Amino acid sequence: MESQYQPRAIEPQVQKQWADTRAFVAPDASPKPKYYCVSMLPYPSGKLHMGHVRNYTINDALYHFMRMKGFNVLMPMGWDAFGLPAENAAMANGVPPGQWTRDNIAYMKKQCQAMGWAIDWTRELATCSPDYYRWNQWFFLRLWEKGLVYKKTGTVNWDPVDMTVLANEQVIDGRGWRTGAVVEKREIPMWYMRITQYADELVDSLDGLGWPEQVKQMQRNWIGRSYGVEFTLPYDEMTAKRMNDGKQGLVVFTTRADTIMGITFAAVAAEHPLAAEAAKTNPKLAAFLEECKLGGVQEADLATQEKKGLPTGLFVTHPFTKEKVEVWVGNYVLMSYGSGAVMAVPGHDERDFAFAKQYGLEIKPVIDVGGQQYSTDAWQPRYEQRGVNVNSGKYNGLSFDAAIDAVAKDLEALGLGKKRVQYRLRDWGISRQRYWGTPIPIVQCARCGDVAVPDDQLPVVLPDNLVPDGSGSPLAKTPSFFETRCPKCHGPARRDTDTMDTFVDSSWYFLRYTCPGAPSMVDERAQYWAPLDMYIGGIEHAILHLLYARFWTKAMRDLGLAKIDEPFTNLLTQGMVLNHIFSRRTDKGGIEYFAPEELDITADEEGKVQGATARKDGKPVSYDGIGTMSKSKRNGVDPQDMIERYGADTARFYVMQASPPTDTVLWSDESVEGSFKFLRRLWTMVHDHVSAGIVPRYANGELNKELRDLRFKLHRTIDKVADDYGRRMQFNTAIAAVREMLNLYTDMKDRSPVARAVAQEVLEDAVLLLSPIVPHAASALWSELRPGTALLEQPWPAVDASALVQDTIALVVQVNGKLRGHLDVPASASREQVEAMALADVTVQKFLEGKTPKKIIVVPGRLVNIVV
RNA sequence: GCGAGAGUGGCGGAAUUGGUAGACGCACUGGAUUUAGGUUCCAGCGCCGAAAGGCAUGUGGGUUCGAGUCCCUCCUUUCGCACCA
Repeated sequence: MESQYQPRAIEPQVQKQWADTRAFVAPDASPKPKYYCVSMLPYPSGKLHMGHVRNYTINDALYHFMRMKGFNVLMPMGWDAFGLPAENAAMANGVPPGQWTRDNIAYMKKQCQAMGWAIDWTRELATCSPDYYRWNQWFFLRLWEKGLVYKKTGTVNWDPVDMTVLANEQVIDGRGWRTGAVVEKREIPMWYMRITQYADELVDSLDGLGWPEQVKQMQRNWIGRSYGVEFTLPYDEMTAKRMNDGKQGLVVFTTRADTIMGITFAAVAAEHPLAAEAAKTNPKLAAFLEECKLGGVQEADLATQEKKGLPTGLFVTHPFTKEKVEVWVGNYVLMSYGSGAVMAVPGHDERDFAFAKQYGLEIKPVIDVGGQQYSTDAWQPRYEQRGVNVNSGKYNGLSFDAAIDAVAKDLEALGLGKKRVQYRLRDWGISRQRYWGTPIPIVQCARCGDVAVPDDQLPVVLPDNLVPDGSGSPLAKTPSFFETRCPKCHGPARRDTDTMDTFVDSSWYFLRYTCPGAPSMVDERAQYWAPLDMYIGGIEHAILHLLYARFWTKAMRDLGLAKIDEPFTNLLTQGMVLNHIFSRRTDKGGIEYFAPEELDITADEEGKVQGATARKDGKPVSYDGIGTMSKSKRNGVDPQDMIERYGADTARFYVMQASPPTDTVLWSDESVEGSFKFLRRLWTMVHDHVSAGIVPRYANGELNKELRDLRFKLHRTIDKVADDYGRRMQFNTAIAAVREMLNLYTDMKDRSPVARAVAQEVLEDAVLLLSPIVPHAASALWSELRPGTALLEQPWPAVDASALVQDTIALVVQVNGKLRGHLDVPASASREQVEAMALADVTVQKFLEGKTPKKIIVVPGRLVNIVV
């Protein structure tokens, strides 16, 4: 056996052995129970980053653990290969996105292999391959047939200089990131998927999932199912004439119909038809509507902007009092939620209150606010609480539920409204005016309208050799792509040049892994592996990706393609890996990010970053704080250096011992060395033992206390590590437990034959316990401890119950809740005996100061607390 | 702005069900080994205090025999907000 730990020699050798034996190729049938664990597929941005290392190492550790526990385990891998960065790289370097993407995949695949992850590469897929995205197109058409896909207009960010649609990420403070031009909102036709049709099921089936509670809560809130009343505020005579829209009035939805008597005005979004009508005769309002068009469409921006509004001069009438209520345009009303119009009750809604104060509108309290005086001077949170109606005519004295019931009944009698369920969730707009994505399989014919591309003409292949120039999609400028004939009338027609949102690609790839090469979307192999037993990925995907994938799976089920209701039985949301972010405004008003290694960074005495200068020009760069490692912000850390200096096992060990997987971590490369030292120490321990000759592991025989304690610790540790890996998924504490146990082992003085047998047992089991995290080193060490056997064939070590039997238990003694002493009591001691022993303790006596105990609390196996 | 998290030594973190706060490491300090650097080994390491002991888990309050853990307040910070993936 080598006396030195040499990962660079061991790792390629072990990896070759795995490849030669096809060790990680999972059969599609087995007498063993299946365990399907998947990590969210990476975007091939160029290199792996630490987030990937964390993600796939967690998955890999679970793979090995479950395999040792007797499961048929599958861990696949693929590439989320469509998307914006490839187009940006193409523009920057003049290389077509296809070439750039394939090169990145090749490089990153090598890195994955160097990390030694137990990936079944026979199932690898890339979403930019026609074999994959043809099924996006095929399924899109099936959904269209079922009415689950439809077309309507949607609002996008428009850069008036580049004449192109911008992604939200490309809008910085309301301006285009390349041009610095003020962005405008623009309405364009887009395809939508009817996810709202599944809203109820998407909420209700969350309950049965093994997901973190906060993720389920986020999804519930996102879907935002609320029960309320939808009703019409009838137009007054003049407004009815002006609107002439076939409707009788302004439709609004409220969850607080109990406050209906407090309506003092109504508000509509700037994009609402009523606002447009009013603007025709009101230049000031028209100018305001133009102003509202400026800026991007991001909700965070809309919600934080200053609340502004203007009266429209149009009126509706209160459904009960028939009083005239003026309609205002408010920039805080969202066209995309509900009907784009709200009743305003400033007395009991904080936003309406602020708006009313700003514009001097009436505030009319109609709910008793806890018996206290209502003051319109300043908003109080209690104004929003449910209570008993006052100042509300016939509804006075009713409380929340009764008031809503009464109001809904009266509205219904008038034919103006009724109770309704409302969702915050909106349908999923999937059209993107971009090049690098799945072409939408629709032909636009002047005569026949939108016509589906027939199935036998799928896939509509995306040309992969175009280079975009930043001014719109190159597909729309490539006649050889868009010129076609109508499948129906065979006249000249034009293909839809939009592509699909990349969330489409990631909504079902985990099912395609199971059946590579299938001549259909999925086949019976998917029924064997689905659903996923564990899905692992970043917390940033808690809502959108996970919700879309759940919807897609349910749609596949309803089309007979899947037999599951939910794709992800269990979910592990890994925390983000963070790093410092540095940027600078460009001359044009755009933004340029800098990688930390390109900068000289200054810090204060506490080590807090203050600022930085760029090495390339010596000019200052601003510090933007801490944030997720990302390609676009250029603050990622490449694990390659670590792999080359210390080996993959050290990198794996380091990320797993650093923190629990669900925590965010701020990157620091200072303690990597310690991980390497530990592996070297482990190697030396095994080497020292093996050089003296291996022996059969301890089976039976008399042991002294030192050896009994060591075996006790070992078998406790086996239990704990299994619990940490399998249930808690907290790998840092598993590693700490093994280190503790090995610290006890290295303190062992005994060198007798029976001690050597115990040493053999300890080392074998320690190697097995660590093998999910450091499989290369563990493989090499195992073949030294058990020549002729392979680590991958070993089951999880068994716990010897007899090693866990203890004669005495250590208890803590407290006086008035403060720690005052320790006590060793026989395991069989009764409560009374324990109390007596505690009272007899010398230090305890001292703190009792002769007083009589009022109460003695005994927590079996833990502590005694004496209260005086 | 709204939704969901997080905050414990110089640093990463542990404390799993309300029961010994700081496990296990990193860094640091002292010592041994070494020609030297590195390695390895031993010891120390929350704060105050000579000690006894006291104080301490972002802030301020509360519940409890007992609170890092539960409740309320405020502060800081991360993630998401529908076209980054």
